[in-house]
Amino acid sequence: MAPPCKVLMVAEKPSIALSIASVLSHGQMSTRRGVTEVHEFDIMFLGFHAHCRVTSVIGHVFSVDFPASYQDWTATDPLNLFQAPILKTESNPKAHIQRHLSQESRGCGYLVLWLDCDREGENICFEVIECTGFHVKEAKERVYRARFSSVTEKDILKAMDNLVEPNKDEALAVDARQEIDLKVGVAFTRFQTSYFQGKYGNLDSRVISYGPCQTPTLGFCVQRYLQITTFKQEKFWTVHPYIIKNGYDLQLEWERQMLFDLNVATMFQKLVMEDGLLEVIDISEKQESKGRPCGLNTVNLLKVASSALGFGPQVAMQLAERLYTQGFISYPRTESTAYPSSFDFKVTLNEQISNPLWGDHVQRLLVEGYQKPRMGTDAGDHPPITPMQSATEDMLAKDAWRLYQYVCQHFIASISPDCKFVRKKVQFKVGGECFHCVGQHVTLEGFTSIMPWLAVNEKRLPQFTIGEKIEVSNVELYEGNTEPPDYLTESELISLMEKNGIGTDASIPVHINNICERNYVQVQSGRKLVPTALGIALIRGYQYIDPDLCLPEIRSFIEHQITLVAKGQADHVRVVQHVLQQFKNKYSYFVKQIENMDVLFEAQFSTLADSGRVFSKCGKCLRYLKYISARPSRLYCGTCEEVYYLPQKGTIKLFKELTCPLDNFELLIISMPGPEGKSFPLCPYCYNSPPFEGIDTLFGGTQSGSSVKPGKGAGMPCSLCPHPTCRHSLVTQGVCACPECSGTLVLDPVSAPKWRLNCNKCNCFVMLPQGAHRIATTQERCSECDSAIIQVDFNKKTTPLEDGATLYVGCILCDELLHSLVEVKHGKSFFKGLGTRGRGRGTRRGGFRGRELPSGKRIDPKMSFRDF
DNA sequence: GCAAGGTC
Repeated sequence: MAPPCKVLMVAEKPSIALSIASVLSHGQMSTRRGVTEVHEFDIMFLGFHAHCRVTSVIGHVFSVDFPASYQDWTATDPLNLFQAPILKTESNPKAHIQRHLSQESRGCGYLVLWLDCDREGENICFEVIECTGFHVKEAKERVYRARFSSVTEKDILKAMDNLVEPNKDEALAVDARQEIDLKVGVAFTRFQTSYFQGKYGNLDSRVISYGPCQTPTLGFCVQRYLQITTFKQEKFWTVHPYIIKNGYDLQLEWERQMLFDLNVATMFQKLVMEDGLLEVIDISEKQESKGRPCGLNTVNLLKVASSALGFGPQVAMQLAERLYTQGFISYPRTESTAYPSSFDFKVTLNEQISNPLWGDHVQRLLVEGYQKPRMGTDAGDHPPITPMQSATEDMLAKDAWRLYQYVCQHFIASISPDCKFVRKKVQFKVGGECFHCVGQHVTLEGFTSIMPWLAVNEKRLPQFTIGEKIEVSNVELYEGNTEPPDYLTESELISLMEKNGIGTDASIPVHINNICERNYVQVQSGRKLVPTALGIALIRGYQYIDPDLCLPEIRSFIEHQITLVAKGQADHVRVVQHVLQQFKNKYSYFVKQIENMDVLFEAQFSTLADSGRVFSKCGKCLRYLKYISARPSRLYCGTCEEVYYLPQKGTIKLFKELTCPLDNFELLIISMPGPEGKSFPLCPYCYNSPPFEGIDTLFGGTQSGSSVKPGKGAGMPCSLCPHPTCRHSLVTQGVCACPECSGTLVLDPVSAPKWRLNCNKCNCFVMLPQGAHRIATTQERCSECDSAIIQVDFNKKTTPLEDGATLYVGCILCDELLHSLVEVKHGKSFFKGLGTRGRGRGTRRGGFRGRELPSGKRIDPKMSFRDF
């Protein structure tokens, strides 16, 4: 008999893979760990006996970016990005999802795609197909798409019986969106950032970003701010008659509400006073009801978390995710507010029956019957967020408990009766004017007893009869001021974003966080979003130059265009080209008009010339450079009008008054934070424009100590410099190969008295004899291993040498005395892995890079710290 | 150093 055929099934996340496998195997599966879990079992598939493997990706496998040649900000005109090629690279290379899929698909004859049923899911389908290699097999007969409307047994089995083809058009729509977002966002961001950071010293944001989601999000906040600042306060007047009836002291409301003219208002007040007798002209009673909430989805949870619990969206999601993984609530990322028909309310209610706060209410619901939940919308993803296991306050941290409590309250409320109340309105006439008062009487608290903050206020009225006349006790002429709106709350912003289709439930928190991190807005008390000078200048600038750039319609425009692709009504390539051409035009116009935004910056920020403090000498003009500490920290020469970027981590000091022999700039010392942080010298000029051709590739591209790469080959500190004679270069200060990486251990010039060598590439370092007066490299080489011979001037009191001698010269690897006095640090895997790490290390060890530059000779691979 | 979208 032929071996059973094998089927690979892939879900979007591990939790769904587990659900699907549990349903299809009836719980009879074996599970093994992998990059993501793999569940295996036998089933009937297309009428055959088959062995089934169910695993998952973790969201998108790939993301798009520009090729390396476009990564250099100074060498690439952002305008060229619009036509640049793009690459798909693994989103999280460390997760090895691609390898995982490729391995698991081996030997499988069929692929079933269980990705979420939205456009992104459809796109991930094709990412998975790519990784598994099914595209080269007869894809149509071998690759199937399972379309499920919820993760329930019923829907999973139904999807299994109705397998379809994956939808290429929908996937291409996502490709289109990715390319458009990348090109537009990156082009504008690079241009703005370079332009403004090249001019101003106190922008306090490392990057002046632009994006089709984040910018309209900021736009909402600034729009409200502008409404507030341009608000013109007006005085208004209103007439309030008072009556006393059956012990009630009532203030009546005027039908005209308010007037903006004092004379006219005073006239009405007089008319009322002169008449002095109110007549009841109408009494109406209406049954009103306040509806219970639908099921809870993510966006609504975030809104409540922000407005009622004071948690920002990101914090709220972190709390929710933890509650989910601990089994206290259901999956917290969902758009749906409709419960699936199979949802078991009794089981969920039963869990809450002994809760001290709402247990009684739950018990009543179970005994008297709970309400059918309101319709809500079913987005086809996960059910609404509901409590799972019961919890008590002492089981959870304070914030988690508050969020859990809300999820429970919301769930219970959603199947509790609506709140019912009677609204009574009594209308009066006096002096020809109409007034009224309103009473409310709650007949059924319903769900508001579990969500008391939504309760309807009880307002009682005395008995009135039509035609009844009542004496006016007093007529007040109230003077008020119109008030501007308040700053936008985070909760309002979330609503606006949702309404305008900006972001998704998962990305809304990210966009809000972005505009905070970029220092465009600040979250103030009550989670109000107050724009900063930077945020305001940006939006006002767009509004002046091209308002489209910050309007929410920019997102809907993109969405609309890619929907044409998704529906198969337009060609993917042509749509992308068309949209990019429009944005390219907008970009060119924006660049041409940037001075109109710049005037707003000029008014708020100080130019580089006026920023920073006098620091070190420029090698070109010999005047002082200014150190600008605002991120990105840099030096600025006012005379040459040049900017020199610096490493963004660590503190910076002058290195004595030493200068670089190549360009005459004064040298600086960068000290990394922390007790074990290393220090290294750099020349500001060389750091930004390495003097030796090919220096950036010489060291394998990764350089230590620099998190900023402003220009081509930038980020060269002295510890990477191949200068043959300078006292601070790699060549003269390098001692031997790093035991951990392909870097070189270089003497730290300011580490005395805790002398040390630092690797110029990784975090590894070596402690040298402590307390020595002086340690220096010499030009001598060890005859055995070719390390630099070092000279140690020991302290008289602590010298290990006989007869109190202090001077000693030797190789730290081969000389027994020195060897016994040094110690490798931060070599995490160094000691453990020695025996098994032989393969591949020899070649790296042989590459005593830097040291081989002047002499050009290869070095014996045994030279290293392996003998420690 | 850049976007927005998945998910952890």
